Amino acid sequence: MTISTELETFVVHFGEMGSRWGFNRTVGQMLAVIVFNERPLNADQIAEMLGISRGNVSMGLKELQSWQLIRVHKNQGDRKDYFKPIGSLWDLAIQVLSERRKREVEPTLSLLRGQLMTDSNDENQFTRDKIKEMHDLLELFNTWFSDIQRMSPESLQTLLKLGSGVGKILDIKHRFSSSGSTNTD
Amino acid sequence: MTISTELETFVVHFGEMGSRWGFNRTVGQMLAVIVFNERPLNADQIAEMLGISRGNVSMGLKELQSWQLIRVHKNQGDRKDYFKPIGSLWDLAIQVLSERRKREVEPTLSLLRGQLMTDSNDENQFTRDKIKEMHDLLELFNTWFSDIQRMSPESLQTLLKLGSGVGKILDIKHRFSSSGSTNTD
DNA sequence: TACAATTTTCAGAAATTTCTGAAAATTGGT
DNA sequence: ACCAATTTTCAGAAATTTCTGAAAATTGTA
Repeated sequence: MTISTELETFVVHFGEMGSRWGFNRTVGQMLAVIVFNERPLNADQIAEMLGISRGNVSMGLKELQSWQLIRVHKNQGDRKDYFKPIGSLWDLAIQVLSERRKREVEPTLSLLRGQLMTDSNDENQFTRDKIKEMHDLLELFNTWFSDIQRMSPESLQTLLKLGSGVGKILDIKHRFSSSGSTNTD
Repeated sequence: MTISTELETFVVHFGEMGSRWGFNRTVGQMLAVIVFNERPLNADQIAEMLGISRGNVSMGLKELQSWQLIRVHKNQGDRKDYFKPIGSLWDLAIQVLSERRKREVEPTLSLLRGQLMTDSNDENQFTRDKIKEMHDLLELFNTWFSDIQRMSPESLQTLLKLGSGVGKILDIKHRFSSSGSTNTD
């Protein structure tokens, strides 16, 4: 099992990207070979394709599974585990975003909440205000995302294509219902 | 110039966050102290507050400036450079996203474009299709973001608060103009 | 131009992250 | 229960990233 030369450049690049998304280079490359191969791959194949140790592959697969990006696929009469993506590229993208929200935004939010709870006068008003501002911003993003995530891929895609066009639509909406059907706190 | 104990936990945490956004722990902490201080800070103050070397601060400030997150502020009769955020937390958030798009999404897109240009038969159809799919997905996100970025903070905030509510609005809109103003390829 | 204040640079040191590979654990079949 | 196939673990090694601090460069003033 070898990688085509052209795919190789891409896999390497994908690895760099992966490191921006919260996992390391090699794990990113592992995800790439799994996604860009029609058939599920086993650990030995991945190790060979990327030229890395078996142990490293095992750890990487664990990580990708904890991110819920890949799943095991069993082949009849073969004890080996084969791995394939949990879904389409779209599904994977949503999954990465969602997992990052859980792992990064949530902890920050709880910290900020805690910070705001203490009524100490240790820090000055400016800092407290900023912390509140930061909290509100993250909270806004957070609920927006978990909200948006529940939409069907089709609606979401329409929305993306519309871009800033939604602005105009919102105007139309205003003309019809100025009663607060959407909570503007 | 010292950090209040409560702020300290937060600055440390902010540092961790920073490392997820594309710069390292220390640079993240530097951004935090600059943002959460009412008055602009100079390099020595930052070095002292975070207990790091002067050289390190100099490099970090350079990086934050290259991200366009902070700017120099000159005090009358003082040769030192003081630093302050370019704008509100909202501005900073947009700026980080925008910079990451430029630094990460753009290069990936050009790579994918190049990949699709070559009409070699080196790789199989499945892989080519996936590359196309990935390209389209990134392109969609890319244009959406640069589009959305041009909206006023107020409209954007309204949009975020609306969440998946836009879905309903889109339905209303459909009832009025079913002519294809949004290309659904 | 000369000088002191300030900032930047960068080679080597330190810290952190990632990887290997052999041993241990697990799994499925008989 | 036993065995062979397969996967996981993890201590130490290797690779990478970050940091220091002293020297070099730059800047503003007189």
